[in-house]
Amino acid sequence: MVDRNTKRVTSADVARMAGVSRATVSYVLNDTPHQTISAGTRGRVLDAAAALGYAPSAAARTLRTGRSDVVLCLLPDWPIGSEVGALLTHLSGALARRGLTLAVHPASREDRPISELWKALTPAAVLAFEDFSPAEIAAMRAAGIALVVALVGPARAEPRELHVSQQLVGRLQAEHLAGLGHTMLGYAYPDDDRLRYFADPRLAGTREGCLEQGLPAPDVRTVPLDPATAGDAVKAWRAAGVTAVCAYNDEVAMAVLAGVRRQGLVAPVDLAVIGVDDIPVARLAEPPLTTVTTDQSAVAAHLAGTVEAAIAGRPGPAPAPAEMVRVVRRESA
Amino acid sequence: MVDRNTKRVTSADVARMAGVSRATVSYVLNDTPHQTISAGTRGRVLDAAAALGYAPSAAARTLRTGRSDVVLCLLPDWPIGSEVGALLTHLSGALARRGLTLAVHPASREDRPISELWKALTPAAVLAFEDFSPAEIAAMRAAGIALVVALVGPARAEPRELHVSQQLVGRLQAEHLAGLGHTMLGYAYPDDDRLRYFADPRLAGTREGCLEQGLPAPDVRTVPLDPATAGDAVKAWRAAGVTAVCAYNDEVAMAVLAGVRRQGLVAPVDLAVIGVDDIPVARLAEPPLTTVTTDQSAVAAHLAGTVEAAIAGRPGPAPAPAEMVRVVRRESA
DNA sequence: CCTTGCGAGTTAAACGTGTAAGTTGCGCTT
DNA sequence: AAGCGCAACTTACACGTTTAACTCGCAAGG
Repeated sequence: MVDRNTKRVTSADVARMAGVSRATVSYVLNDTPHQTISAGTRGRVLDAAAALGYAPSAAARTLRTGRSDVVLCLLPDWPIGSEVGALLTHLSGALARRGLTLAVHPASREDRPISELWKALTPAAVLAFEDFSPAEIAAMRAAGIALVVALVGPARAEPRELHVSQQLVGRLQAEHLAGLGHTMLGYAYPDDDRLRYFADPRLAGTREGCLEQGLPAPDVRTVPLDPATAGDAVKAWRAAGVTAVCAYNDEVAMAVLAGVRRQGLVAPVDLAVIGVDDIPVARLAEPPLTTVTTDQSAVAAHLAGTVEAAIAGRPGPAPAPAEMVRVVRRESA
Repeated sequence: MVDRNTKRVTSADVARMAGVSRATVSYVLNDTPHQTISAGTRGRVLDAAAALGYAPSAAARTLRTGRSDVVLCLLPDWPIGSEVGALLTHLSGALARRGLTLAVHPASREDRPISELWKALTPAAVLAFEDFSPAEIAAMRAAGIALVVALVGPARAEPRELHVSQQLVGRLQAEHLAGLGHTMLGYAYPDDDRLRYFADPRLAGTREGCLEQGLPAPDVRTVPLDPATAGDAVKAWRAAGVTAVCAYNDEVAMAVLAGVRRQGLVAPVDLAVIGVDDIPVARLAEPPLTTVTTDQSAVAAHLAGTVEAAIAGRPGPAPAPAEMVRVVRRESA
């Protein structure tokens, strides 16, 4: 099945072709500091490498240096939307520009323990959405992994990479609705328990926003992705005097909109709704959904910068600027 | 930054603790065929490995064997939805059960050439959505990669892994609508050119379905994710006598629904619509969207089986059963 | 004239595995 | 009792890199 007669082209082949030693090839290709190589030799090596289509073996390099250029990103086993997909795409590009390779591993319940994964891959950094135990973090650092980042996490712990932007998102929702004259807000919390790591900071942001605008705390209700149940929530909100709700994300927002229709009401006059994410179908909702969008490419760039700095042992870049997130105004609020 | 004084635990450590040679450790841990190890020794080695928390270095293993247990999945740079996310999650689990590790790499325009990726990682198999050039496929096989699979591709080439199910999806849409008494169908084709690798087989399936049911070929129109433009398409379909449309996916279907509302019409009486994917918001559409869903876990299992067989040099499993895809009936058709 | 320094390389030792090719000791045949 | 086969191991090399340490000429400084 596998063609084994064609050998891999190694640095020795390049060395032979260029008429130098393997070490020289290595020095040229990595342009190692404090090594003096004549322009002629350098050119010959480069030419030979190109001619042979040489690509160094990551395995050998990793084995030797003890550190690979792979950045491992652990996805949670809860449903991820297309925004995460977009983030990963941008992140992959941003890391590639820094000579790093992104490997995404979608977790699954039947998976082997993650420790086996990072012990095996010896990645340069590990990004995860969920938390690790302190023991596990210690073990990973001991194994030479430069950066271990939990992007979001329980509120009690120290702030995480994405915490700030999540809170900002929630605050922006509240500010937008307050700006429209609403004085009593609701919050549509997702039904899936595993989403609380994302939902809690967003809700906290909305709470803060209400406080700042001098509004009462939002009326929080869990809204499953089901028109009938969402209708009940809408009814309860109306009874409580709520005139506008911030939803955890666009899907929940669309559930609220479905609930509004189910109750024979119409958004935004009976109830205004604002989502998060600006998923493709947001503009196709009835009515088109006002939402908060995040510039994933900026988030990815910042994240990549953090990773690169941590690997190099430098301090991370300045906190991400607030302009990454903004309101997309449509008709639902 | 990095804790370097704690060394990695190697098979030599295990050997020392168990009082045997490194080779024995290797034989026990991989239970190599045709090697006879006494139960006592085997137990001591296993205990020592567990006690030390030993995990073999993937780098060293890959370097030695020339083949890793990583299955590389190359994502296209066009927008992927959450169904692909679900597929990957299931695939990760299915591969893990077979001792394989899934590494997903989201492509991006600014990425390094993919050849650098597979040359570096030496994966056991490469899965991709898009096509490779014949030269590239040859190069990869030569590099010892057992399986190179393009999941979908242009219709002219030989059928791909996912081709069949894609066609089946399209056919099922047509069958469902015909079963409801519709005799003149439309097809809502996506606006993004890069999606044609997925869209063409689906459309082909719908065409086939129409043929089988004795209906004229579907009236194909491109529908962007925009209510106004979608409204124009709806108008044109109605003028042509179309009473029901198959959409490329749920997002396009929701655009069609938005177009229907925009024209002051109501689905399904003026125009019936059926989508594909059963995304979470499908049931929140106005009206709730009838759609075709695929059992991603079954697809993943089949894919994993194919990969495993190819790596072992065995012939692949039987073609995926048709029961993987079915209609979810709601109100839009 | 002998040292010193430096440019331009080379040599050789790791890194942690897998595995082919030995090496024992021991029970069985003949 | 010599020989044989086999269970149960061990020895030793190879995989492709990186990198510390070394070499070798040649120009400059005292």
